[in-house]
Amino acid sequence: MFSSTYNCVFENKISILLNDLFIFVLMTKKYTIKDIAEMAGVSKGTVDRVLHNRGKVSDSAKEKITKILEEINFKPNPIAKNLKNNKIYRICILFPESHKDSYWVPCLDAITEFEENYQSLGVKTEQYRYNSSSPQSFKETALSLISTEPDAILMAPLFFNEAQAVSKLCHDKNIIISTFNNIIRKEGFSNYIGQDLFQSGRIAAKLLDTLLGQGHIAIIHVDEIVQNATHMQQKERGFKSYFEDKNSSSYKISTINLDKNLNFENEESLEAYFNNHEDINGVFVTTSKTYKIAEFKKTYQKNLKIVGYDLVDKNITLLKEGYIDFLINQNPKQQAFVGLSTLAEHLLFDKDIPKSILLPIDIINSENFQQYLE
Amino acid sequence: MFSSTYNCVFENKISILLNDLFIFVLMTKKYTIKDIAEMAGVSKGTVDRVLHNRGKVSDSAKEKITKILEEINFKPNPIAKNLKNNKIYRICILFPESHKDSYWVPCLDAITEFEENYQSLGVKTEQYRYNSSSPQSFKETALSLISTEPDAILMAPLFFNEAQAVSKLCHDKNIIISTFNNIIRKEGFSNYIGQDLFQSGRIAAKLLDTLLGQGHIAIIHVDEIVQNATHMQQKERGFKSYFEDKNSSSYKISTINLDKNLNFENEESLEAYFNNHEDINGVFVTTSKTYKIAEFKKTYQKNLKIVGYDLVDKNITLLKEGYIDFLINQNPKQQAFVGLSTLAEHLLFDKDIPKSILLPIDIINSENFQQYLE
DNA sequence: TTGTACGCGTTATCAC
DNA sequence: GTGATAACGCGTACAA
Repeated sequence: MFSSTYNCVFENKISILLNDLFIFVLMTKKYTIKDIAEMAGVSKGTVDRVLHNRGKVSDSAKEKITKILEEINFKPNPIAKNLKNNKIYRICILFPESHKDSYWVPCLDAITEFEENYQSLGVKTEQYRYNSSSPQSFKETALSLISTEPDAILMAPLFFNEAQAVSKLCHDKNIIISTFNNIIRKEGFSNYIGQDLFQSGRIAAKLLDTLLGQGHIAIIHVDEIVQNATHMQQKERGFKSYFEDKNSSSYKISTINLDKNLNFENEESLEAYFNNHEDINGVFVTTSKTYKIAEFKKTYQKNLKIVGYDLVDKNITLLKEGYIDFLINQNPKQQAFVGLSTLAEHLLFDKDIPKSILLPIDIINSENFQQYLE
Repeated sequence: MFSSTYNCVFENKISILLNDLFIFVLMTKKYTIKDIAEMAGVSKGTVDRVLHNRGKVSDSAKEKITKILEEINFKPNPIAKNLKNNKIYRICILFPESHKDSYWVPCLDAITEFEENYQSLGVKTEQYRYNSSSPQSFKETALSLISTEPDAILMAPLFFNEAQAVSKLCHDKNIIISTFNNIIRKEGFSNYIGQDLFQSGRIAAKLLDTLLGQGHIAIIHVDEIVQNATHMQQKERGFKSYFEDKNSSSYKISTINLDKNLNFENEESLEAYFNNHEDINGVFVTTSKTYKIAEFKKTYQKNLKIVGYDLVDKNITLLKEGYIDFLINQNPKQQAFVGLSTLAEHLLFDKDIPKSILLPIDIINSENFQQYLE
């Protein structure tokens, strides 16, 4: 009765020549390898072999199938691909305990959110926490973690040397490892998910420049031990680079290292220091301990502009009260979530893991913090 | 030989009592309804009936199954769920043409990125563009779009009344519709993906307050027609509310409406206006046309602080040059991407569509714009 | 070199 | 009220 021939197939539109009648149909069905097999006059198996370059296909068949694949820009349904995979993947996440530094609390939300999305796809997480002031604790926790042979590890490494060793060990043991929050090294065995810390320092510099116009700025590192210092150093270098680029003599910049009680190594008090340097009108605090300096400013009614880091409760309170001018949001939740998702999608869907994922660096004032807390 | 009994099942851990030996096993396999059926001693079909409340299940079976489901916190594999669904969903996205306003260009990137992720899952998009200065164009395009009966629509509605009508029509026709960038109304037929425009105005106010300390600020609306004004009005209200809350008399605030040539309705020039109001030291531009005011500032070497909107090329250039102090990023790309994804996940996985998704409002200076451009 | 049959987890349908 | 079974799209082991 009817004789029809496929005439042209592309982008889910299909033209059929039917008894001299040219019909243009908009396909509302997905193409499957079965469809392609039919079009090419071969079996599903052959299409699959072409799709995945498994060889053992005649040139003629390969050519015909390849042409059709290109015409319809076929991509196999990723959903069906891992249907068969009934394994549960274990992703272990290694990061500091929260009771010393609430900075890490949002990571727990990220883990919860991640589990809600990926649990039913067969990915589970396990938390390993370490003492943020003990390289030994980091190393031991990492080793016991590695001995459980997880499918992947996401770690926030505070200690450069130890992290290097852990990263190398995972590489040797063929365990996938990603780093977030603190970069280990540009050319390492691990990729990095987080912010550009150098640029982060430049942003702080620009903000203080905007706030002050000129003066004496103190870069303050609070309550961090030496090994932990890499990311603070990167921020400091970025900060200084801004003013070097500006090539102006309007600013004097000093660097201060304080313990958690805001004392200097030589036990000098901050109060004494500021009395000796009355020209200081701006402060850049390189960690989430910004509130400690802001409390100092509040107590002693200092005339200081303060730029610091992170949306921890105490910082937000002081930001609202006006004792902190700007915060830079390092967004640990986003970092952890993106890190976990990247690993999961690699395990599940074979998506590749980029060498580095640089997340935006948010500038926060008293009016826009709310949206970043979600 | 061995007699074993399930003793306890939870969270993929399973304890087995085997010849007086208590064994604790970590499951590495996913639970399936088949597993649950076996545990409960029923068939898969019965489990499914309980899972989806289809009734026709005996109380005893229901109780037993429910208990197991809760114990292991079972969630059906969403992947297998749509395996059967071989339909291609059509999401149409309706937004202004770009040649008048490059603000909309990033939406194209969002569409590309969306298609890369969702094409193979069976979702396609179609673009419908309208003339941003013609309500008629919006209405006609929307109607021809609706007549194609798509599965869902995502629209950026500039015109309040027309958008209301379109939204209502879709609701009557059972077409899912989402709104992004411009909110239509709090209690409408459509949900909203975008920023809190009132809060956005408050952020601009805080920034100018930080920059100036006191003075005379002009709120400038550039090149926008009356119908388009809703979002500018919301920003203006937010801006003023900040200073009302502050309850200080340090600022005077004026509102200016300009056409695209920066002339007033009465043809007065901006230059003349500023000469008559030499006390103006700050400007809040409510649209992405911020560069026009910044160019004016550059040309006439005015001493003005400028806060405006959006990372369009011209704005970024002037931001880097220092003629714009801060930009607020409305992030049209993110808005479009989140909008499309939300609709797709609803169509594919039955995820629900929240009444509103309020995205963060990014503060941009010359040092952090790069990361937001991706 | 190619085709076939089966399994994966879920759900709709049909038979009992 | 319940159980058995087919179907979905893909990958693969095995048979031809």
